[in-house]
Amino acid sequence: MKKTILIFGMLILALLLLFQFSKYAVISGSLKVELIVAVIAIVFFFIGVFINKKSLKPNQTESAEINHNKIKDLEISSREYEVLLHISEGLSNKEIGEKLFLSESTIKTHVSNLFLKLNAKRRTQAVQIAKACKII
Amino acid sequence: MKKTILIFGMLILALLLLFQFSKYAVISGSLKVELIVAVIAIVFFFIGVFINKKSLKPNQTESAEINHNKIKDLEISSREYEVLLHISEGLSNKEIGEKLFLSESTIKTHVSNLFLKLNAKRRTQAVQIAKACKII
DNA sequence: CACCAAGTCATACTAAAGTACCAAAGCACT
DNA sequence: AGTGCTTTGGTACTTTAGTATGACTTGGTG
Repeated sequence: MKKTILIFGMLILALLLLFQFSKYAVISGSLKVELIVAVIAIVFFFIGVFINKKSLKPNQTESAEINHNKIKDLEISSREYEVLLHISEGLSNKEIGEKLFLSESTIKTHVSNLFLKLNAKRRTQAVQIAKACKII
Repeated sequence: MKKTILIFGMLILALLLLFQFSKYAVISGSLKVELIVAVIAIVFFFIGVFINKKSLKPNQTESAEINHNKIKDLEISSREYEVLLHISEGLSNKEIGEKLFLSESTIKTHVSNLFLKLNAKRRTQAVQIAKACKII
């Protein structure tokens, strides 16, 4: 956030300088009007491209970015989250247990708790909800 | 594609007009230099935003496109595909049956055939494989 | 017409998944 | 030292899911 403010501040400063310079140049007649207009056009064009890229980046990565706050909101513990990830990989409770060196009953407990927190009735539904919440 | 060319043609035309107008206005002194510079800056800024948006759109939708050829390769029938979509939504066999006005046993048959074709053992795994294949 | 693939449905069974309830160890915090 | 939370694990039970097999219908194709 601080970086953004700094960059925008610098941008505005540069623009003011450009503005003043163009006015001075026109009045003094040291430069052609076309050239100044062209420079301003190009500069603002790239500013437009730049700002748009900045504002679109979150949209692009949003689908792939994990919403950590949502996980906390749902009160999902770290162990439960691990289990959730393995569920989304298509593993069975037994397989998850073997991967995490836990018994199947422990996994079942975690899964049941996950369903309560995600408001799901099936593991497929849990995966769907988790993806909709951008948790996985 | 034709649309894009048309739009860009119009844009260039509009810019030339703006350019000529600004030159004329400055020479005749009917408008202040600041105003013209500001207008040009704003116009080019929005052009930058617009072009950037256009060029970024394909990148955004690329990841969501469905590979129809893959479905045919796997010999997945249309009914089976319907069932697959509902599985990915987190529905149970009974719920899918109710949605498609079919009995639960029919859904089970489709699901079993899907698992053979997708080489899956569980519905969660089937969803994961289908997503990896860009089928859903 | 005969044949085939797709779709439908049923029964019977096994294997997972999921629920409910309990219990205990470990930890951080006060 | 007590409290609350997570993590772990168990038993017992119900519900889905998944497999295997067979049967019937239908629309298109050789």
